[in-house]
Amino acid sequence: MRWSKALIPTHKEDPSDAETTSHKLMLRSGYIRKLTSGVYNYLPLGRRALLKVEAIVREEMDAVGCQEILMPVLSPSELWKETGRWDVYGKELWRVRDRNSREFALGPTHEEVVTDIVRNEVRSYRELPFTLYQIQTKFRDELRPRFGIVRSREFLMKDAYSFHRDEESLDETYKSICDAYTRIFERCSLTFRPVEAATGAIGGSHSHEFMVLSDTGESEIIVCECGYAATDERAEGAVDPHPCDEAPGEMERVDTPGMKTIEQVSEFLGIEPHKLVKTIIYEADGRTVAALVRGDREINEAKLSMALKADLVVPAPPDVIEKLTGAPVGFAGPVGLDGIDVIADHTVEPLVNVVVGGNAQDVHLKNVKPGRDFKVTAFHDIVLVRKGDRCARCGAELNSFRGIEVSQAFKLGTKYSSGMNATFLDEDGVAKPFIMGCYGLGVSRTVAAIIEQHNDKDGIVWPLSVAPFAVEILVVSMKSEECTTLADTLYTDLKTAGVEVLYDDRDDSAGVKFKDADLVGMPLRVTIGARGLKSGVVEARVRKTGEVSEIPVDDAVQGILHILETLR
RNA sequence: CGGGGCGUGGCGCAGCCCGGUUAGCGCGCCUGCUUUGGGAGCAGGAAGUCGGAGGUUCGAAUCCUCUCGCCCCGACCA
Repeated sequence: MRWSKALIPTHKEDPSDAETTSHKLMLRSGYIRKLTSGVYNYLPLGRRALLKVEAIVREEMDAVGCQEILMPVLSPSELWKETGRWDVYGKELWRVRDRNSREFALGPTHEEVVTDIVRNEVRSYRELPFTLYQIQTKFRDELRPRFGIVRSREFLMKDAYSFHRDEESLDETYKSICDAYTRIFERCSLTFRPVEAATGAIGGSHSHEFMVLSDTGESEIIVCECGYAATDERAEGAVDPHPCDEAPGEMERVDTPGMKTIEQVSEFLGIEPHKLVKTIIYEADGRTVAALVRGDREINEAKLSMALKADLVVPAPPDVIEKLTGAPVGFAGPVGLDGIDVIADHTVEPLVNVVVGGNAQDVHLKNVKPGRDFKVTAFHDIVLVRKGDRCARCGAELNSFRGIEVSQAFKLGTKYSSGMNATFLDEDGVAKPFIMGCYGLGVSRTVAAIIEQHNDKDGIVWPLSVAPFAVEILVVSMKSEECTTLADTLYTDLKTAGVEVLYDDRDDSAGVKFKDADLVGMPLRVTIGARGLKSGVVEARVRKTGEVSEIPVDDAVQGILHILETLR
């Protein structure tokens, strides 16, 4: 591609509305442009990077025997109502109507659609197992799109769905696809880590996420030196108890005007946060419950929903809280909270003389003792594990990292097949629901993750495997006919040799071109200038290392191919 | 949805508080000449309904009301 004819609008300055490195760089280097919040145009370089990642994903999926299909973006609401997700998925599901007011969803994921295909077409266990996948634009009306294409409302995703006769078969495919994911991310030169994950809204029994390690990641992962790694939602760990051997005192009412948060109450009363108990009111599948955790800790809603055996657990809206506690949000407590279940974390059990909300405005209670002053329906592990807690497996201290979630795999079991009456006839003549797995991989997000990990102060530093072009030819001055003739020839010869080349043939000053070359980040830059030609060489510079080699003009193609080989 | 911030040529910003002629600056863009090894120089030039609507005023980018859009924090979330 000749730069002079290409749409590669680079900018000298950072855009004002970008925060993260990858977002800034993709905008500055002319890879993407925002159309509206969370919706992006991919310009030529961005499109090429996306296609590179897509090709790797396709190769590895095909290599483990998956079959590519293409399902529609548009799917009728009836299908979503069959599984209940029309209601459960919430506002994130992008809904549209046709001219007859019939409702549709813009697909955020395709369990329903693929299950519909399979229930219509597959009858016998003899046809199992198999995996279908697609690479397609997905829509999610995110509450808060951010970080450019890391979290956008329209994005490119590879989603795969496997169908099985039994769990063993699912386990096998699950593993082979996780292995394929490992190869995909290795080929993208990413530093990543598969971690155990909570199952969330998609459902199912077992899940892993692949996390690209990055400080700008939105996810927190908990890791242990023993090899254990999980998302913070999923992580199990032992929280160090704060021993409490004081003699229990009399429960006492204290005024705490305007003190709503743990920090405020703690500071106001001069009592450490771990001697407070936090009471959060939730709605679990419509049922109101109170969840209790030690004041210095957070509640893990995923664990809470498992403890409650509920599908959907959300913090109760303020009006529900006010009606229940008789106080504004911030003063809820378990004492006298009759009629609803009170679930407490194990860390609450041994405490004495704690402070809790008083269920009245500007009132807390102190010297409260669980079990004596209020009843706990059940103790569960509902605390959010964090750095410094003890590994549940080996007891070592846990560490934490930030990560960008680039893929997630689920063992769905029969959640969708039973809900949609998708069955096959097994060997014993009995109709059974398909056992399913699903495997998502964010293609556009992966592109952003690669840039997040591969950049320097001058711009993007593409790994060769996903670079839009392998080589950029840079002609120092377009006024020198000797240089442009050589560059034209080299451009043609490299293309003939199968090398993807970006040829900066713009009549701009050398400085501009060097800066732009660094910014757009192709792995190898070949500079053609009068200086080198004097001694009959062109200069090849590796973007990543800055390493420069002089290649004789006569041997340029071979020399470049050789260097590219070392970059593989 | 709650909190905060921002909308002024293509990009980045100033001006607004304290209303007053032709709305500035840097970059970019166009023309010409000179340049070309790390964001060139000189000369000339084009380009802005100051996000939109309404209001106050002799007069609004500036003050008021409403509205739309964008960003950040939170809540929420494959």
